[in-house]
Amino acid sequence: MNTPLIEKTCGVADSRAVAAKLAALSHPARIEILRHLSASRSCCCREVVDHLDLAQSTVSQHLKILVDAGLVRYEPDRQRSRYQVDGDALADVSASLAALVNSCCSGR
Amino acid sequence: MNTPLIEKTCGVADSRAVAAKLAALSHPARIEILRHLSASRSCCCREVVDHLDLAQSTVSQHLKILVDAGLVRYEPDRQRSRYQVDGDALADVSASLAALVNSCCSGR
DNA sequence: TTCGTTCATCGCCTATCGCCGATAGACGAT
DNA sequence: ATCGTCTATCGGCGATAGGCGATGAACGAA
Repeated sequence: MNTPLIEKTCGVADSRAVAAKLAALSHPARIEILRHLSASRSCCCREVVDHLDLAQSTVSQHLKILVDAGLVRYEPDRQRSRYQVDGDALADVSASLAALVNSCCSGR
Repeated sequence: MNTPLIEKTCGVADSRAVAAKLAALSHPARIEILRHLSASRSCCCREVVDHLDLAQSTVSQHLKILVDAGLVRYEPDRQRSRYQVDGDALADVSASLAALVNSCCSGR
């Protein structure tokens, strides 16, 4: 909820990292998935499929992208799969963007 | 700097809009461009080219993407072009992401 | 065992991205 | 008028994204 440490470095590597996280968020379906995951507790792939009107394989790939980006946690549970939003990671991304925006607007 | 109105709708159209803005930000070169634009006052295309080690046409396209997304203002000035960060629009994106993250973490 | 369900992965296809060089328009300077 | 500079845009290229159906593994139920 708060920017823990205001980074002044702003290197190119930083840009890459931030861009990668934002890329994972830059698709309507993935944002919808995040919303659904946070709203419901069950979080299995099938449920997201029913909610989203996309093929199961497509949803699975979107989920994988979110997991690879570190924004969603994955845990296999019997034949089901359990996906859960990583609130801390999500907050980090938001904080990174806020820091970028802040540094862009400070000298204005 | 503050979320003007906390939106509770969270519709799919909303997801599209947010995703589009984030997509414009999800490239290292464009983030670097934003940083450079905010750091310097001049903001002509050539300067960004010198700073970024990319072809002029490529930089021009990145700038166009940022302008189309509404994150950078464009104003032709003689034979130069003037690009300037739209701080308010950038703040809006940051606020939108923060709202999304907040809604995802509230029920936890 | 056999069937049904759930899921991740593979292969394929199309559309878009990201990059570049080339080009043409606009404009200041000579 | 001519030259040099700065831009935006076009066309082409390879790589990636995003979609789908099919498939096989895993597992519970009958």
